[in-house]
Amino acid sequence: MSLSHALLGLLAIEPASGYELSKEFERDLGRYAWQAGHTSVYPELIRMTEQGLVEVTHEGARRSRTYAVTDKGREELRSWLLAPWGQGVVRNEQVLRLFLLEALEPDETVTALRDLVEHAEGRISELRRLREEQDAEPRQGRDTLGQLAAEYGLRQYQATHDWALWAIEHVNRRQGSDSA
Amino acid sequence: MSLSHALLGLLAIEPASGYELSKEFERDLGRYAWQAGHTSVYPELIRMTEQGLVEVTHEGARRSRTYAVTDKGREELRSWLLAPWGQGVVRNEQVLRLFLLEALEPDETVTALRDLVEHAEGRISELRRLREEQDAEPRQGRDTLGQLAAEYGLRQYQATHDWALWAIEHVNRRQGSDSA
DNA sequence: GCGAGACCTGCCAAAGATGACATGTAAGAT
DNA sequence: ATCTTACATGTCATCTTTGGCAGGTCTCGC
Repeated sequence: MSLSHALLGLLAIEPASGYELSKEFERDLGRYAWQAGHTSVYPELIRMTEQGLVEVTHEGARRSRTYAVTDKGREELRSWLLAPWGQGVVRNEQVLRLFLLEALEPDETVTALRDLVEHAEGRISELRRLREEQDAEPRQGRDTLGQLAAEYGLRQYQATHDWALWAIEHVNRRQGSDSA
Repeated sequence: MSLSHALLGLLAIEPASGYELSKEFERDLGRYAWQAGHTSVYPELIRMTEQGLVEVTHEGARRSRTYAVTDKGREELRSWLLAPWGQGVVRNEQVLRLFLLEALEPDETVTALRDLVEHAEGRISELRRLREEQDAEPRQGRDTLGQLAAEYGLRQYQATHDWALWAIEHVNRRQGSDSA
């Protein structure tokens, strides 16, 4: 399961409470990579503690527990990150929609593609801003995307954007030659 | 739920049996966009029939039932395809790994990135081949990715590939200046 | 004729995810 | 003092997904 790997990764960067981890999934991590509610996170942390992947290092105010990765957990994370690419389960609603877009009428396909262009532009300027903030004051820790991840997102959305423009042309050409 | 939308989309392109639909999820659709086993597909088709989204148009040999989209189903598909982008649940193991890659030691990060470069190269040549086949003999129907989807995949993997090369440089630079 | 393999559908237990509901604590504002 | 809000953790019913098991049908080659 990938939720445990997400938690291991976050805790490897910096120890945190279940509450803090849950918040992460509402930020960039959840927006771009992996979602999870607190009702999944807390039980999962308990399971992982039982398996010796993480441990409670501190109990603070309001019953809060700070977790940290154990050596075993760090090893598990390492082997997951170094495993061959392209193995896991693929379930991407965005890409599914692109696959099925051609089930629409050509003019509606174009409408959807134009919306996508706008959406991608929004994400691109969002990520550009983020990158500039990072360049200005490089931070440590988890409160912001890593530089690698931000750059990745930027390039993906740029590719999506350019593709959508190409696709609009493509559909228009096809439609034009049909009616010619 | 997106499984129903995937099925609606496939059936909108061409009516099919549960068996044929299941096979789709083992091909490009399942590789790139959405996975599902036959044990999900059959019950879902029954649910969708009850909801009036699809109907059985033909019963053939070996108890096979051919499904087709109803008007209601077509309308549901249409509104899903035209809905605003960036709404659905994000759960992408690939991207999650990229987010957490920096939890590794720099030299291991580079190892993982090099693997990713190779992986992306494999996918790119796969998709290029597919595109050439499509250009040679344009097909109808669902037995191959649409041209739009193939081009999309190609551009995404190209972006991933270029990013990974950039990221290797980035990590090396950072490591170099640390030890300088 | 017979066996292998593709075709075609299904059940069921277990695991995982979602959303409603519940509970209590500390800090800061008015 | 009181109230609101963020902090912090949890239960439970429901739904979805997965993987193992099961069973019958048609075709084709030998």
